[in-house]
Amino acid sequence: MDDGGGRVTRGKVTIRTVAEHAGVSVAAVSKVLRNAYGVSDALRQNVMESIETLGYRPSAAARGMRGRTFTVGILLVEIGNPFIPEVVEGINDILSPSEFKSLMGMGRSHMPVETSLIEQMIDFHMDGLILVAPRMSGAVLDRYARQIPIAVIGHHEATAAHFDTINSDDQRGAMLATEALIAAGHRDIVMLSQAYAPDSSHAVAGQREIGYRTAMQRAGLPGTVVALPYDGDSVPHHLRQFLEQNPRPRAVFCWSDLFAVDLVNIARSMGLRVPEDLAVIGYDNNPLAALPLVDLSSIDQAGRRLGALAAETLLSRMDGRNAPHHILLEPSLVRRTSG
Amino acid sequence: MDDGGGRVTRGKVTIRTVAEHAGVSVAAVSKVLRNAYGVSDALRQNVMESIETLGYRPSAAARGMRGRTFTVGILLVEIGNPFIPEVVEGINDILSPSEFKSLMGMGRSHMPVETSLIEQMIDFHMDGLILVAPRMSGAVLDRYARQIPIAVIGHHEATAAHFDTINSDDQRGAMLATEALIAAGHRDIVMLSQAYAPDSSHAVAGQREIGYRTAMQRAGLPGTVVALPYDGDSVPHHLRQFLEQNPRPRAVFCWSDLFAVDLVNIARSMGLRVPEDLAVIGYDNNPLAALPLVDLSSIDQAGRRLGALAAETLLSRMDGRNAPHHILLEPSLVRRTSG
DNA sequence: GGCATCGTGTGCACCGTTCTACGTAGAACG
DNA sequence: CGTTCTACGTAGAACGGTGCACACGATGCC
Repeated sequence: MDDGGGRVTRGKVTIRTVAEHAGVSVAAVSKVLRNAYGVSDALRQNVMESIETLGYRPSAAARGMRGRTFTVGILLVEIGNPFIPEVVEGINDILSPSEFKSLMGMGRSHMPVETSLIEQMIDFHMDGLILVAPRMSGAVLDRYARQIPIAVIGHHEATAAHFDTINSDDQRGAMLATEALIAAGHRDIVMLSQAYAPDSSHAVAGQREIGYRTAMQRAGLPGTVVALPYDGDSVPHHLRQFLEQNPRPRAVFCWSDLFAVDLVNIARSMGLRVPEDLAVIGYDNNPLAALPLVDLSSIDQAGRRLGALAAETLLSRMDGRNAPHHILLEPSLVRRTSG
Repeated sequence: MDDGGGRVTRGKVTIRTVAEHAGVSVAAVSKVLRNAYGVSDALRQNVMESIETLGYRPSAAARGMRGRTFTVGILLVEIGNPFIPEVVEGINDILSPSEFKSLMGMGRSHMPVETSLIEQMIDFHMDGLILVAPRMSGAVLDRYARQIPIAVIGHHEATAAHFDTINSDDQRGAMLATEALIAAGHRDIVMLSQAYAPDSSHAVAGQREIGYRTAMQRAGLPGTVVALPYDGDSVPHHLRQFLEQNPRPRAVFCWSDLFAVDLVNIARSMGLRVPEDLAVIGYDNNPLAALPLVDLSSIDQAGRRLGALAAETLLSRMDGRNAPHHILLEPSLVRRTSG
C-alpha cells in the first residue's frame, strides 16, 4: 500500500506483528530480543522464526526511549587527515564482532559543531561516544561524560575522572624524532607545529612541542617552534615561505605528516636535497610517507590500535566500570631516507 | 543527583518540564518546537524563554517515533579517498544553514556493511539518506527508497524511479582525458581501471571505461583496459609491476588519482621521465595531484558541488517531491605537466 | 441576535520498545 | 500433603515526543 507520497506504510512490521505471528506476548518477544532471563528454548526458537520470516528489525528510536540503542557514536575532527580512517578501522575491528554498531559525526575542526554533534548523539540515545581529537576543553567533556560514557582519543587529560583517554605518548614520540635528528649530527633543528587555541594544552601538537623542547634542552640546544595555521589550502604557501627564509634550518621535526609530506615535496621541487640540505622527520606515518619520492621518516602511533583500544575501553565502561582508564601507547620511529 | 553509576538522572529536562515552567500544555510546547500552526507570538515567546533557561533539547529518539528527527544520514563507501571529504563538505554547506543535521556511516566498501548501515539509519527514523558511491545494485536501492527518501552520488542509474542521482558525467570526463592524450600525439594509451563486481555497470569506473573506449574508437585506436584491485596496500606493488612490463605503454589514463598519484611517484622513482617517457592523466583532481613533484593532470568533478546538489535534491524530495531527478555535472580537465 | 468562522490552546491516543510487577504451573522440600 | 522455590510468561505502565479532534472566546455577517 502506498500513502500517495510513494512511501510504503503497510507491511510495517513491529514487535507486535512478531508477537501475533508467534502467538506470544509482546513482552516475550522483547525478552528474546534482549536475550533477557526467563525464556524457554522453545519460545525463543518460535519467536526467532517469526522474526526471520517477517524480516523484523527492532526500531532503534523506540529502543532508545527505554533501553539501549546498541549504537556508539564516533566524533571525528575532520576526515581529511589519512590518519583518521586508520583509527576508525581500529574501532570497527572491535565493534563489528560485538552487538554494537557505530554512527559518525564530522566536527569539521570547529568546536560549536562538535558540541552540537555530541548533543545530537545523546539525543538519539546512543550508548556511548568515542571522540577523536576533539577541540573542546576537559571541563566541557566532563559535563557530557556525566550524561553518556565517553572514550577520547588524541586528547591528553590524564587526570580526567569521568571519561577515559587513549593516546599515543606524544611527548615521547617527539623526543624520539628530535633525538634521532640530534644523533644524526644536526644542531639547528626547528619544529614545525600547528597553531592551536591558547587553552588547549591537551592538544597533541602541544604535547609534541613539549617533547621536542625537552629533547633539545637535554642536548643543550636552543629550540625553535614555528606554528603554522592548518586551514587547508594555505599550507603549501606557508611551507614555501618557511623554506625560503634565510638562513634556512638544516633539520625539521614536523608535528604531522600532513605538513611533512608537502614540506619534503616542496623542498625537493625547489632543488633542495633531502636529507643532505634538509632533514625532515614527520609524525603519524601516514600512507603518503611511504611513497618513493617522499620516503619520509615518521613517528608511527599505531592508529588502528588506538582505535581498537578506545572501543574496548568504551565497551567496558558501558558495561558499568566507573574508575577512569588512561592509556598511553609507546610510539615508534619509522626510519626512511628523509632524516 | 547521582544514580551511583556516575550518570546524572535528575535534571532530565523533557518537554513536560518546559510545559510546566512556561505554564502551558505539552502540546503547545510541541507546536512551538515544530513551528506548527496555531501559536500566538506571546505563547511562542514564553515557551522559547523557558526552553532557553532550562537548556531543553528535544529527544531525537522520541521525535522519531511519530514525527521527524531532522537528521539525514550520509553513507560513505570509505573515507580513505581524499575526494570524499570534499563531497561531505558540500553536503554540509547546504545542511548547516537548514534545520537538518547529518550523521554518517562508513560502508567500508563492503555491501553487507552498507545495507546494515542503511537499515540502521532507517531504524533511527532519519528523514533522508545521501549515499556516496554505494556498492549495491539499483534494485536494492529501490527497495530502500520506498522506505526513506534517498539521493545517490557516484552511482549511475539514470532511469531509477524512486530515488535521485547526482553524478559527474564520468563518460564525458574519461573522454576529455583520453582526447587530451590523443591530441598530444599518443597512440598506445592504456586505461588503468578498478576491478569491480560484474553486475555493477552503475559504478563510476565502468562509466569511465566506456568514455575511454569511445574516445579511442573515434580516433581509430585500439583500447586496452587494465583493471587493478583496490584493496589497500597491494596497489603500489601492482603499479610497479604494471610499469615493469615490456613494452610499457607510453600514456596512461587512470580511473582515479588514488592510483595516479602513486603511479607518477613510482614511475619517477624508477627513473622514468613524466610526461616524456610516461604521460599520465588521472581522475578526481585530489589535493595530492597539486603537489609539485606529482603535478598530475586530472579530471576535476567538483566534489563539493556534487555534495551540495545532493543535499538540495534530497531536501526537495523530503519536502514531498515524487518525480525523480537525475543530475549530471560537466567535468573539466585540470592541466598540469604529467600529460 | 443567532450562527458560522477564525485563531488559539488543550486533552488524549499513539508511536514501538523496555521493564517492573505479578500470575501460574510444576518441582522440590519437610 | 501443604508449602516454598523456581522457571516461564504476561499485563500494563513508562519513555518523550507528535498530531488529531475538539473546546472556547472573540469576530464577522446577514
